[in-house]
Amino acid sequence: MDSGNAALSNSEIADRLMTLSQLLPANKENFYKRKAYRRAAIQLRSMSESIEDLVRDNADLTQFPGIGPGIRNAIEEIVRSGTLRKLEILRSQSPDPLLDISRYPRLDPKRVLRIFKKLHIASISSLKEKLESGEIANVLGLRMAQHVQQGLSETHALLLHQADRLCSTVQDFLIDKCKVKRAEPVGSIRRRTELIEELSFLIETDDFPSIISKIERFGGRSTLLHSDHRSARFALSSEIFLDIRVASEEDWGQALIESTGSRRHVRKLGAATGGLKALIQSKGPFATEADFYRAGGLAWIDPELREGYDEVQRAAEGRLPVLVSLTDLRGELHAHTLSSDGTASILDMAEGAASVRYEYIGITDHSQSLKIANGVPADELWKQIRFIDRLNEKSSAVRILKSAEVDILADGSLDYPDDLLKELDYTVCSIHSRFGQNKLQQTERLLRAMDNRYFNILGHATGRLLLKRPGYEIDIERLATHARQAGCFFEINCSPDRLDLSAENARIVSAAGVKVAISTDAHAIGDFRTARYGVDQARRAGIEKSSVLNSLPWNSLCLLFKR
DNA sequence: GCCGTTTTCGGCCCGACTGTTTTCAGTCG
Repeated sequence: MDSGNAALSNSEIADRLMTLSQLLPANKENFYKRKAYRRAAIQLRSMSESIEDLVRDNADLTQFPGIGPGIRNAIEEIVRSGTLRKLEILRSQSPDPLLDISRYPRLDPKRVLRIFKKLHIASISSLKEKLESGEIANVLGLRMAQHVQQGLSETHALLLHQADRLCSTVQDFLIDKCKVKRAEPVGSIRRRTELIEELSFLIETDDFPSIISKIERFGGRSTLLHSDHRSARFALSSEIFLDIRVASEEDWGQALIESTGSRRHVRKLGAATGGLKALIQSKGPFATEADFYRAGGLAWIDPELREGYDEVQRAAEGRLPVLVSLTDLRGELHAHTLSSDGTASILDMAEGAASVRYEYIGITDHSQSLKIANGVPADELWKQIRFIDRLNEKSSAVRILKSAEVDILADGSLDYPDDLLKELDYTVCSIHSRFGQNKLQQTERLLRAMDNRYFNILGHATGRLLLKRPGYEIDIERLATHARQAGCFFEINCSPDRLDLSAENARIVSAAGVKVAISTDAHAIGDFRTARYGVDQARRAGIEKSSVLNSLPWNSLCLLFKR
């Protein structure tokens, strides 16, 4: 244990690497160098071990991904001297505006400098003013304004799949290093929300003060923000919060209930049971959640539903949905191959699907207009159709479905002629261009597309990329109604940075009586793993197996695709 | 600067389209 000087947290070391990456000249040969520093910084933030301790113990830092000899030396220099000569030199050479920008690692210096020039400003504080006044959006466009907004935002949310990784790291730390008897994730990560701003754990321990001091060493140093005898809140190097709450074996169940649901949910639970405290006093304590629900006269509520909509009332009336689960999926309806921008052949993808016990896989390579993704020209798709027919004749373990991810063009027409679309088993139709159209334009574009009788599933309906880019606006109610009438379906795209439909939109679509496909949009065999994230969102939307297209065997599913 | 079941050097998408343009940088998967 170090004494005297405060230890450098992983976060502080990562900050220096990140700043270095921001200040490196933006020419082409340095592009990958900048990326390397950035990647290494992200790696450091995700670690539970103290980098400083590792350096002092002469551990080999190059064992960690993204850290090679160059960055190892830089880290060692930072730990030993508290600074980095290379960084100091860059700092002394950089103009003030760039130094100012480099405090915000999410901002792209090049773009921000352009804004500075254009609006005749030279500091982040002016940038904030111009953002709030709407001037950036007006003069440089919405996209640029969005970039600045994201870059300046103080929230440091993680995507659910990143949070999952951090969550297991923390859980291992609590169990292996802190020796707690039990540690269970609660809060938003247990509800499977798409973005996570704080990790919450319920733990069982006899010595909470010593656990707190151990967690303060997590990731080099974690700042204790608050604590009392039963709970504590930390700021982690990963830039999100960690909430810890202590419970005992006897009251574990009620503590799970109280710390898993959203505030609104817990309030509604109280109202439905005549007050949580009163219920606990009269019939508690509750060691399991099941005990609690039984005593409260409620059916078990799945964590994904504990948001405070109508789930408590439905639990009281015994009308909760039986949510779809990962094992209900019988096939994949959205997968790319080497024919467009995937990384595996059709056959490899089919084998991958077989290895996760799928009955079918739809091959949905990009259509001809999407040049960047190597979209398949019409004549090539004709060949691919015949090729897949021959593969299926050889009776593989998995039925390969002939399909395409067909671009919805600016005017709502589809990117292949009808005589070709007709030959496909079904289509996934998506927007990949002209994101700038307004809500009415996008909605009518999609409505027109749905009017094509070969339109089956709307892929990633809003085009959002979480933490990167908001989707274009659509009138989801109108589209859901139209889909219902026209016999079209929606996709829940499982890609962890899309999760599009959102749970909110999936709820609306489902309420309109429209089925959804839970699709991974796989570009590699390993991507089938992400199916769980789509299932999570479907469950948050209250979707049952019967509303999921790919829970059906192909001989039933194919009937739904005939219009 | 990192990385390797084609590589210890030469890669790390790419390329047509759009508009934040007024001639080049950002964007889409």
